[in-house]
Amino acid sequence: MLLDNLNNKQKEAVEYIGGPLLVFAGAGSGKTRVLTHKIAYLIEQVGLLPENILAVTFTNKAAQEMKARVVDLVNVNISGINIGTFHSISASILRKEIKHLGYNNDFTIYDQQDSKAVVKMVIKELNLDLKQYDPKTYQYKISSAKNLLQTTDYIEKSAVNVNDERFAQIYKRYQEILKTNNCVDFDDLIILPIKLFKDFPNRLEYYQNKFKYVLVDEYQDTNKPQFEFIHSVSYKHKDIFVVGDDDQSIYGWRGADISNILNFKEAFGEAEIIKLEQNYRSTKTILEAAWTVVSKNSNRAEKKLWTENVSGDKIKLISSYDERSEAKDILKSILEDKVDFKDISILYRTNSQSRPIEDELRRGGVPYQIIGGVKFYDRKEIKDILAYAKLIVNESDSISFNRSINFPIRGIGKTSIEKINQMANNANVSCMKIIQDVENLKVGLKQKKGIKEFNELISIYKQRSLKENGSIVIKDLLKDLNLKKYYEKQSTIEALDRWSNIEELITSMSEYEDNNEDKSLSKYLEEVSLLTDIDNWNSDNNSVTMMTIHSSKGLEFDCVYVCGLEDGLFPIIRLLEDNDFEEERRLFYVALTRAKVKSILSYAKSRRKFGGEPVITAMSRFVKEIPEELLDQPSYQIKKESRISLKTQNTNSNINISRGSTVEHKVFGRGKVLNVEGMGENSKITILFVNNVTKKFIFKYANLRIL
DNA sequence: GGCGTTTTCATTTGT
DNA sequence: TGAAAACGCC
Repeated sequence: MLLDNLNNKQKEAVEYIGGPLLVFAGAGSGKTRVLTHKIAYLIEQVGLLPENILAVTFTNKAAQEMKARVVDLVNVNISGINIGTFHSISASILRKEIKHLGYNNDFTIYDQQDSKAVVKMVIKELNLDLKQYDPKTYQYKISSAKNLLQTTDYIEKSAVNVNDERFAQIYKRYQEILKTNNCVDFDDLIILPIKLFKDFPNRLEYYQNKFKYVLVDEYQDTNKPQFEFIHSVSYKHKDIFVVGDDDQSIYGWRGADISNILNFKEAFGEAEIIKLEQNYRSTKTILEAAWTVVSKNSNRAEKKLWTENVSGDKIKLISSYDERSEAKDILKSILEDKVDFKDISILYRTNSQSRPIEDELRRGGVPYQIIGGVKFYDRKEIKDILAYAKLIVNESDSISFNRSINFPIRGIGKTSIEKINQMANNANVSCMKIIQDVENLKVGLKQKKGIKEFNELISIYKQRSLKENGSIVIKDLLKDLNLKKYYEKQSTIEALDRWSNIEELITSMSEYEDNNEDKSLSKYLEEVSLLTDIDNWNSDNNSVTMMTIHSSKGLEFDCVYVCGLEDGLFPIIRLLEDNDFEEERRLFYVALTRAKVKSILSYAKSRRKFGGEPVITAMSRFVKEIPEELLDQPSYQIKKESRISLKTQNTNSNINISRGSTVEHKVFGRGKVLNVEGMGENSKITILFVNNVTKKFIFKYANLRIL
């Protein structure tokens, strides 16, 4: 194996064996190269078997890529290697071990929506007011507690007031229901293995022996349970290698603990630390800008990236009138630059920013892909089908029961469902169990019939799923449910769209079966619940890639647009809360360092939230932190500047218009104002014209003459 | 009781 | 803008 194409530091990191090793790997410093070479080195030089290596990455895509690159480097079959995300590795451990913890091997995984539904159920069950006890807040509280490894008992004991006690009660009941439902949430996936290791030392020993060498990517984003997990399996042999960059720690809100990386030495003892500071990705200009910004943070390990790359272009700064024109300006810039679409990425702070940009790109004929936002598997129609699949695999799953019992409509409404749930909760059994005894349910005759049919349907498909491929079973189920007709009957574009999404789901199921050993429905569901949008990203398509900055971590593009750089949006500012600007700044650092050649920043001077009234915004403080000499304003912007100020001047004059005023419009002629919503130039005006046509305008665009 | 329609309300980031 | 709650009709 060749280590020749590694620099000295990288080589050192690969060859260091026998004890904990922390590598600070700055953006673009060849981190993945080190990781893959290290794994290859362990196999070829040290003689470790692939199955004795555990490598944890951030996304499934990164895992696949890493595996592929190791395959290229070594001459042995590495199919037994354990490469995956924390969640997927843990899920496969639990699939084998969870019976020790009192769950059944066919457990299913609850996503956020599902677990929110459980929280809501608990709050209702405890007779608490849903307005006062917001399910989302409590879901968040439960997740935070779990991320701090605080058990229900701990919360209960440490409660100091009624509120804490309530929370303990909710948390406890939530966990109980999950167990009854034979389900785990995302946090449980990591926490339950830790519990297993604690309560069953021989299981811990087994995994300590199995995972003889442990590698962790993106170590700065690990949270307490994740730390505990890798610490447990590795502290005996101490053969652990972690790579990370504290400057790129952007998941604090999810419990990621930056001190995991900053205190690595304390946690593992005698650790070797290597810093990779040569950057192979970006131009000098981009690196300089990124460094100036991130060095404003106080809580960071001192380091500075350098590069042999050229200085390159200045960073382009686009300022636009509002989010629409920001999108237009981005489109214009993309067309002007003549960079291949596939080498362009547009990054933003929040998913909702994608819409206007999407609209413009579509109009401009620029192909694009969006990562994130409403995920395919989160769509209502997909969740409806997956609920059936989950229920077939795991009949205890009451949330999936609730989703499917009246879809498509079987005449079993809210009241009946509530009754079933109540009985299930009282007896601490699943809803499916309750409906086995239909006759004793206090529901109407029509409802009983529907429930009976549903019960039979599930049990038939349960039987079939034990023998047949999931895709075939679900395909037949769809036929039984007559879903195609159901959507076609609605004959709206949306409904037809939904049906084609369902068809796509079936395709994905059979594709999965073609490519995987374990073809069970349960394994498919596990895979799907842990899939992120980025895992399906096709980087070969010649299209612009749009995503949040969070999703972009680890990726690189020739040309990167970072948009919506306004104070309040990026950095995001929540009123009445502690705002962690350091994390936001790191996020900006991540955004900047995605670019190899061109970096373009943009902001809008006003922005509408949820399509309402525009709010005046100010340029992000982060842009101001970039040295001015590294920034450049595009030429066409200067002309536009004057246009904007003109427009602003014109419309800032008092608008003397109200209900009942008579106005004249160039096209529609005279009319009477029926309604005025909002104030000033952005107010929406409803006008009834002389020809009896009613129209709604935004004042500043309507060009009205007030008579 | 069920079901379609209207109103409300809330939007960071994601495994 | 979009989902979930509230409302009101069958």
